[in-house]
Amino acid sequence: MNSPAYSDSPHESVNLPDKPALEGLRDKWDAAWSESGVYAFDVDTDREQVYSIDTPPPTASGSLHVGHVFSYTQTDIIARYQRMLGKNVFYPLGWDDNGLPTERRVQNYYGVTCDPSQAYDPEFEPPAKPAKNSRDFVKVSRQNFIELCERLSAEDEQIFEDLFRSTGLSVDWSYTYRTIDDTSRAVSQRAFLTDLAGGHAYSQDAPTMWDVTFGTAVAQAELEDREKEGAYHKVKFHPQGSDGLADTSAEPIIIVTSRPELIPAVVALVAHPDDERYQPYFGTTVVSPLFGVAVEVKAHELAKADKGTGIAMVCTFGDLTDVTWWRELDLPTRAVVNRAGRLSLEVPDWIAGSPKSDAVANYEQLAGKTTFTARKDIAEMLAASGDLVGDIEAVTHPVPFYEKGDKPLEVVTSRQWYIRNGGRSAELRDALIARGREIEWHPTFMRSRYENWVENLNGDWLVSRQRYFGVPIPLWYRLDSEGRPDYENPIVPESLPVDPVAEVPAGYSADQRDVAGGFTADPDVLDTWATSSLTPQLLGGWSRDEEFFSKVFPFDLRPQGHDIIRTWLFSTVVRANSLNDAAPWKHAGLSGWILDPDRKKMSKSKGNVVVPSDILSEAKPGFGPDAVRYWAASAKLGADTAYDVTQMQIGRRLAMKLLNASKFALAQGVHAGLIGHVGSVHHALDKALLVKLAEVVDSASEHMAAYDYAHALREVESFFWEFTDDYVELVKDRSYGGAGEADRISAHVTLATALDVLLRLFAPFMPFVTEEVWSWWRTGSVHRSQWPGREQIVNPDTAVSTELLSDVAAVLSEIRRAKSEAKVSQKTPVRTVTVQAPARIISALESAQGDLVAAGRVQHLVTEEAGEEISISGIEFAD
RNA sequence: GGGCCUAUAGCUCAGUUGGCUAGAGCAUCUCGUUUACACCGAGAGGGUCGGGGGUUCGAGUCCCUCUGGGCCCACCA
Repeated sequence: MNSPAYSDSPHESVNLPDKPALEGLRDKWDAAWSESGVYAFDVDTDREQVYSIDTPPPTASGSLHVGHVFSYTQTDIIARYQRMLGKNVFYPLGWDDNGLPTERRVQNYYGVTCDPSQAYDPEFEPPAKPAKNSRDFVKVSRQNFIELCERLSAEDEQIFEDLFRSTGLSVDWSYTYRTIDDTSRAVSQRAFLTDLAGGHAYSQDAPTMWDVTFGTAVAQAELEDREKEGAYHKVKFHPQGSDGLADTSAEPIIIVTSRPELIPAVVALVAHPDDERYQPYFGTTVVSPLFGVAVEVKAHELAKADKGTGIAMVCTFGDLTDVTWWRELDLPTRAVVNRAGRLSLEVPDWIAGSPKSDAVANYEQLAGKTTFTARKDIAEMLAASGDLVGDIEAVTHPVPFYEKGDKPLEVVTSRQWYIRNGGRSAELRDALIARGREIEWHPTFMRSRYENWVENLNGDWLVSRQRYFGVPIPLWYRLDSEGRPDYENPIVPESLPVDPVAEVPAGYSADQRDVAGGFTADPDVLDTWATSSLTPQLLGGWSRDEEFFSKVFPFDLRPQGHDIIRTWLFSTVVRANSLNDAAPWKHAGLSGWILDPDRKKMSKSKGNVVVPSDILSEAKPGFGPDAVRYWAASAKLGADTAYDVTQMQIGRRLAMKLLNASKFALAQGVHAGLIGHVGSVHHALDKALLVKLAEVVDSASEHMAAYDYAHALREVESFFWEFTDDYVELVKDRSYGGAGEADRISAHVTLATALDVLLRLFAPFMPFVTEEVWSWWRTGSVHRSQWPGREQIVNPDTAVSTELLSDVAAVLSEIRRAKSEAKVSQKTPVRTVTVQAPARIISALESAQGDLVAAGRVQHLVTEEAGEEISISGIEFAD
């Protein structure tokens, strides 16, 4: 097992620059790597050899900021480490251009707007000068819009790719996709149809959260609460008299509402079954103020006795609790708010039929108004009619919004498509939690966020959107003789992708569209997450190349931000569960956010975004890619991290030091032929260094394997500085040959071995500078070299303590301090000095005394057994 | 209101299953430069580990509690 001793000295080729520099390394090596294909995935492989990464597709229409560089670098470090372990790394990158940000950007850039009713024009060219006002935008077909999107995002994507390349991402750029391209749309539609066939997707006419600005239904995952001003109105509901009208002589029930404009939509009053105040009223009928509509007083567990007056007005629909009451108490539907967020113009039947004589007139005062205006108006009407009790109380309360919207959501009833996600099935919920437990989470506590979300779902995933741009729902519906669609038996397309609004189903002709006895297209598109949730299937060739898919799926790693666990991560698990009956990945790595120095999340809207191209520049005031990567690598997964240029300065210094220390070692005559000839390492100090290095390799390997690259980097870096500041200083004289040939070779083999191992340890973190140094004396790429192991560094029987290294360094440090305190140069010769230390240290020091006196320029060293620690005394400097 | 994370030097962070006098870098101060490195080197000062209580021979580490910071979710009567 012993490595052979090094005997002869064939000087292998070493080419050193006169003055090493960081400038130019980035472009030089990016070009070289492209040329040589070091990061190419080898398709001739099997699953065991592969390490596959389900990368997040960036939205190319946005602008890159340091957050991208930060999180993508962390993934790249893992990719590079796995590659050096010998894995065939599948590391592709796609682009997300299927969503509102892209839609808006394409509209404004070209001055067009998508109108699916327009015919496709293959010759279409956008206006040379886009219109300023969106009303003047040119209407184009969905296909034309998609083509413009692809055209614009191709330009954006090139900018992104260049930036990712200059960050040093080891992506195989030959595997890529866009979420709006033909393949992605086909996969998204096929997955939807597969889920439909498997019973995982269904449509339903039901109340949903609705954004009035965008005119679309939205899913639970897209909601966010915002604090808004509101007002509590106390309103009387009188019991119904024998004439059907309000019995104003009887004591009214008083409800509290912040949405009095929904009184026309009231369907019941609800109190808690145990609430003694309202128990006498349960089952009785009251009538609404102004409209005289009769509703029953009901009991339900969800009503809270301590909220308001303890009794709530149920409307169709004020909020999701109303939906629950409506469903569970089997209440009628009396919707008055339309999809534009206004009270419907037509007087509703139940008000038209009210026995109250002014009911219709009262409603007509509100018809067509927005909910905001109607709220103010009805408050005045209630006050005038005497149905308002006391003052209106201003409050601030959370109101649900679509995360991209700027008006509160309404609840409206509409037909929508859903994918089952456990929101309505405890069994599926448990299955999805079990999937989550098949995944290793980094950091582990992130799993609880996932489980927390799954456990609190309140409905299935609403995937249909009433938008124009996106992946169309690939279905048509048969129309019966009266033109009513048959939603239960949709017509499925024969080939994908399909745009059912533009194409005609098999067996029908175009003139049968939207006529009785013919067919109609589903007009909606899929939620962007319905496509994003398929990144493993998109990347892996699911349904197109099953053999390839089997080589990369389930993926080894999903890297992503922790803020989209509920959306991207969860939806991907849902799809892999239904489509592939598997967890989509083995590991989930959640990266943190970049915070600005004030610890706020960096975002474009706050204007605190740092442009990454500036800091990636190698010329000052930039830091270069290796330095920026060093900063990103110093943060562990999941840790929100302050944007910190001092970390980049340190990274730059480290990169520089790697160049200079390597140049120094190689300039001594150290060369590749010496590496690993540890049988020639006989000097105790050299052995101690290599033993320490082996320990660092063990520890770094362990941490890298556990996805704790930050910990590994700290240890490697710390050893490296010890190596340059102490070891290299100590062996300089011996390396020049000052102690004879055998000692010189021992030092050179140690230097060669340590340098080789250090370059490989640093390679995932600082790919440019390590490759540069590698090229001076080695062949091939450091990024295809093997991750180091201790067997290349020390013989198994080497029994040397690393203490010698630290003891010698401690003595050297004492001498340096004495020189510092005496305010003399470190090069000042020491005429004499006495070292006091315990006996075991004294005897150990003797084995490295030659190096010590050379490094300290000590002419006469006296040792003395004394004390428990190392100290020096009687130091005298030469003149 | 529920869940999760977090609090260590002026700053950014380490501190593995409890175990020597709590570490690193930056910043500050002092000294040093012709021979790998001024995009540099050597050295010094600086912390009652958020507060309180408990377990233990021993707590930055475990338990309880309070406080500050952050994230996710719920909350329209």
